[in-house]
Amino acid sequence: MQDLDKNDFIAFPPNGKKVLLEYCSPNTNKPLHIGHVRNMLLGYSTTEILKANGYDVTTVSIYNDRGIAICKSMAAYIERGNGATPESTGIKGDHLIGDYYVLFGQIVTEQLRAKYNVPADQDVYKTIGKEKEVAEQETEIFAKAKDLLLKWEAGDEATIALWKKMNGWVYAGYQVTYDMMGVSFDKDYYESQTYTLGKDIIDEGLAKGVFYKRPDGAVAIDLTPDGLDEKILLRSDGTSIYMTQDLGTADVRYNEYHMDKMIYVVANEQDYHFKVLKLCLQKLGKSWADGIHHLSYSLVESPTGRFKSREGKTADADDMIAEVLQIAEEKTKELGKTSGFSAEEANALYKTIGLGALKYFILRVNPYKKIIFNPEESIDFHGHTGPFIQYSHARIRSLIRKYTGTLVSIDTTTTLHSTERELILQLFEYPTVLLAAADKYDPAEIANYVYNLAKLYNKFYNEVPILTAPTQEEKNLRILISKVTGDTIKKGMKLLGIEVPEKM
RNA sequence: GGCCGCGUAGUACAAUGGAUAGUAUAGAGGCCUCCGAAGCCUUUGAUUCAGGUUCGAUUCCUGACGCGGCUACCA
Repeated sequence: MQDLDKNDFIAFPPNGKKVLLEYCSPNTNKPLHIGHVRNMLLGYSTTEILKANGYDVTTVSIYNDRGIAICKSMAAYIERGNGATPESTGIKGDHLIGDYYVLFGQIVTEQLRAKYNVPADQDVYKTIGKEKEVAEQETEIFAKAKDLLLKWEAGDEATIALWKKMNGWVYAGYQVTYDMMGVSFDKDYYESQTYTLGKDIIDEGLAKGVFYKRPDGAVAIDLTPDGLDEKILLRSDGTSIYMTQDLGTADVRYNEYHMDKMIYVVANEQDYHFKVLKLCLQKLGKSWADGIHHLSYSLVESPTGRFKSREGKTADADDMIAEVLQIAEEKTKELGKTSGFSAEEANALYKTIGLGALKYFILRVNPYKKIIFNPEESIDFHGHTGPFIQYSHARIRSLIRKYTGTLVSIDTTTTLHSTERELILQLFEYPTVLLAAADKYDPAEIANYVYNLAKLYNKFYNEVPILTAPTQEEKNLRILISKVTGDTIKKGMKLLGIEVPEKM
């Protein structure tokens, strides 16, 4: 009991181990969507959890800023953009570029309709009997995109300038979303700078006999002994593919950071890719490859299945955030909770509560489980939610503000109320949970612990008088328990990237 | 076809080789002239199916079914 006020445990001491953690890593031809939200939350929270466990964590993101996708947006922009900018249109940069990516698809359809004389009420691809990916290559607009790609690769000045300008808009747009989500990266990588990496690794693999050159000239590795297939690592024309880049980038990062662990937060669609990546590096004799961990997570789906980008609104990160903030504002006003708040304070509170609801909703689920997100029903403020925990914290703070005595630990022999005892035991579990969360790379461990703690405290609060406790000793002890509970909720939620208000 | 993941109340999430499988929400009922009712209390309701291992399986194994993903010289 005397140890309770010494329970100021926040984190384990530094363990001298370095971690490189990559997350988010969007393609710059469209805005962030709900999948990036889960990615960012997992990446951010895992980082905080590892830091609290004593790791030295460096976060990185890699932007897939080149290739045919961005060239499609550029082609559509040249065709129909009329010099539009985020400033002239009032559209957030990443959305603007995304709009042109969508427009590209529309132009493809238009051109195919014209070419094959397909009436507007018929599905073009069905009518002509070709897959979209195949048919689009017949169009003029696609030829223009392809031409842009070649010009970009040749270093054509005008093309590079446009590419830089458009990507710049995208980054500015992303930054707004990052700030809202509270994430940042220690270092940014760009595919345009790393896509030629990996050739050295290929040579090394060939020299060591781990990789082999096929008759057609492509370099491959045979992973059938490991239960996988033959995997191409370099194209027959000698250019690199995704895997080549990732091998090269991993090697470069190791030489730069000498990290003990390299964590990739990437959706489970790429389980196979990362299995191959790790195996290749291990077979090359890179001992550090053992430290590679793919933090795989399942997709977020709508009630009717996978969110498709063309379904639009519901899958967009910015729209989703705006929506929860809106709901938080309505709900808070409805409850009349903001009397005495300035406009800024009230807005800050809506943001805290709205984001708390959204972040908690996603982080409370194990990463490997898919999440069904129903925009209409999923964001709740009662029960097993972020706002419930935030409310519990605010009520504790309110209680403590009312207490005028000093907080001293008492060598008490008072018999404890059963819930009181249970609560104290829960509080001492925090380090164990923190350890487990890092061990499993699972923020849900923290999320569920904090919820259970808040729930238990609320039970205690209802069952046991605190400020009105019969004796000074009991009052003192219960305030102390309340304070430690509030602090533990606060630090736990901080690991999830969720703020807890003093009042709400 | 092959491989990987998942399958727990109407819905959304927990948990465990063991004893009454927890919680939320939705439904029913109760608690503000005592510390904040975004709260608390009571109550209804679930381990996809079939085998196997085991004294004991919701958990481990095999198969079926369902959902999702991967199976590119795309990223």
